[in-house]
Amino acid sequence: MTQPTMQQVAESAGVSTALVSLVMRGAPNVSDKRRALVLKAADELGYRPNVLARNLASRRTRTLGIVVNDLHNPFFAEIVDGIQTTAAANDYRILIGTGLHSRRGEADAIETFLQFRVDGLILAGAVVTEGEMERAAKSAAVLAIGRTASSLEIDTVNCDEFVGAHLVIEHLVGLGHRRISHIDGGSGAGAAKRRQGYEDSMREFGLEDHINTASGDFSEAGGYNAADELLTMHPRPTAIFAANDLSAAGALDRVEDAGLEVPSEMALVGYDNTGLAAMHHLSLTTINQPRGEFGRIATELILERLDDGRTTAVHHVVAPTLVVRRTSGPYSETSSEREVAL
Amino acid sequence: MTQPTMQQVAESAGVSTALVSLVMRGAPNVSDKRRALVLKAADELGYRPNVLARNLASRRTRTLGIVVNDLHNPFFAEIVDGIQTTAAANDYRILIGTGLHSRRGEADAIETFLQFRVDGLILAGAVVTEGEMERAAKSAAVLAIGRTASSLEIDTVNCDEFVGAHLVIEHLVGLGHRRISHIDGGSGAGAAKRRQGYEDSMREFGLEDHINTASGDFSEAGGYNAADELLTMHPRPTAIFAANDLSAAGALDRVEDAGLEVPSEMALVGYDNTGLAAMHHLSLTTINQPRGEFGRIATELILERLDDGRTTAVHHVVAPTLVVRRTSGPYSETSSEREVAL
DNA sequence: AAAGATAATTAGTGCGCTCTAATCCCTGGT
DNA sequence: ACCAGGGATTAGAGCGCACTAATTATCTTT
Repeated sequence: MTQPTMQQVAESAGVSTALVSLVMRGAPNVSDKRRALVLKAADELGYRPNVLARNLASRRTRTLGIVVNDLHNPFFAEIVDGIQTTAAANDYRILIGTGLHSRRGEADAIETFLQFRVDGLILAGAVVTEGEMERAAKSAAVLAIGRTASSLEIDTVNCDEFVGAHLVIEHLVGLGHRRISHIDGGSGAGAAKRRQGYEDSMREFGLEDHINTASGDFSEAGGYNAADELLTMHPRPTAIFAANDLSAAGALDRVEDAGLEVPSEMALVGYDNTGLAAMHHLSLTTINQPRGEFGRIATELILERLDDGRTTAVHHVVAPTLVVRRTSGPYSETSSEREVAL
Repeated sequence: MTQPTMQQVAESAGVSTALVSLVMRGAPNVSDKRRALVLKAADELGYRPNVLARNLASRRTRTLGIVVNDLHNPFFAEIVDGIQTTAAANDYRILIGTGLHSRRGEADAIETFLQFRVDGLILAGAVVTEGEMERAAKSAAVLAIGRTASSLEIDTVNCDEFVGAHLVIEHLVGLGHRRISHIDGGSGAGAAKRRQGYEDSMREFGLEDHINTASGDFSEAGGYNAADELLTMHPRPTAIFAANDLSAAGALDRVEDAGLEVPSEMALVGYDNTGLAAMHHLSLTTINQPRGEFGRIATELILERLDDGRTTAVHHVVAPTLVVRRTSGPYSETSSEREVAL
């Protein structure tokens, strides 16, 4: 298990350890002859640079730590993809950590990364306090995805939830709908903004009288129950805008249980464009957030701090887009007339 | 950005660096007075141990590297949960890496971990060659989940796919089904074994004449197309066993498109018990693999090598269980009689 | 109260590497 | 043939910590 060191490579190649170091780092001023010599020796010995020692000495790790709120949410997987691709292109490596869904666990994950002396830290959907983030920012470049930060040391990347909600309402209004209800996401990430965006947009289209929100919690069951509540209204809404895809799926279940046709008798729009929404079986109209972009932009921003020495905070906001699928369609006069069994 | 070192803590507390080191490691023979003194100084300075230096000196990182095949697959998230919980209980930390779906990327992720000198490496669904794994095993304890390995240096944890397939067939036969077709997973992980298990079990129940497989690829579209093919048979099968949940969902789509009632006219069983299957909307009967258990067992096994000095390989096989939901039901005489539009 | 035993503390070395400054060697101009 | 100039190479000093062996403080025992 004991690994060969630079020293051994140097001896084997008949050069100094300093030269081996230069070769390993791809330094320019090394003769081709020696370079080949060293590389050959390293290869034969199965030499592998010791990052720990390397970075102890250089005080840089060229490593980014990614703290992911929830590994179960494919949402984050795509963000990580974007980060990884961009990081690799810039010769950085990434390490991923997660906090087992707790604020405490997340803080531990951050601590682990800081102990490993990562150069940068990207927090994707993190729930730690801003104080924690600022503390971390003393030791590494910190960027948060999906939340705001007021510190000068912390960059952020966010999606414009207002625009997203507006796209939904605009779409539904364009289809002729007026009684558009919302199933919100409770205290979940972005839920408040989506709800606000819903209300603002309704007013913008002169539909303030039809603003109506049932409370959900981003879960399937929450969506089901919320839809249940909405169906008892007289007249009932002709369209439902759910705060995320999962609750939209739950709502869809309830609506279909009631015997209503989707979208002719009830239009339904979700949010996030998860794999769920794309499934043929559901085919949910929803809002897409450019997740890979999140990762790419986040990485570029953090590298600006690391490599270009930027010291001011940047808050990047990207625009979401509407993805129209089969659960949204034109309003028909009779759609809310028919009595159904509840 | 420059961080306090042990030296500074020692000076501030008026003790030697060696004492600080002992306190930081929680060594026993330190007086309470000094311990408190050091802890206080460390806290005030915001001291954070440098893992790089620590492990350069001790040649241990107490860190496990987890290489995950596909971050998008929630399957792995639960494995990671199990690993993390068990690791934390044993005072190990974990780092996660992924290979961007390529064999090359995976090898890179392994290399990164080895350069960071992780003590152990857990490969979850890895697709790297066994040669790569053996190479890694020279530098760290290696364990593979979901694949076999012949090297003495590599432990494995697997689910018994034969048992899983058998549970499905037993369940369907118990419901009275005889014409049970299979949608396979092509070259995906475990696909071959599930197919073999299907065939073996069918023979066991004397149904060798009804063995019939349509080829899929673990995708929704693959399942849809495979079901399309199965529906053209005369007489058509009364039950379909899909090699994973996603293709089962695709198949379900096709079956419903054809106007068949599920489960009364066509039973459908998936595999993996993903979140998809649990959705109310789908409610798919499927095979559950104890994913958290995978992680727990894997971690325990690797810690045996690390802390107890085990040097022989252990291959652990765990049993899957059947989860009955709404897509499977009793065979009815007339179920395959009705002509449907294809 | 002295001596021996035990507990607490520290000096000092080395882990494997990077980096600065110094040295070496080769080239070309005169 | 000599020296300047510049590219190639190396010696040597840390980076922040753990660990062994040695030292000092504290406690027993008689």
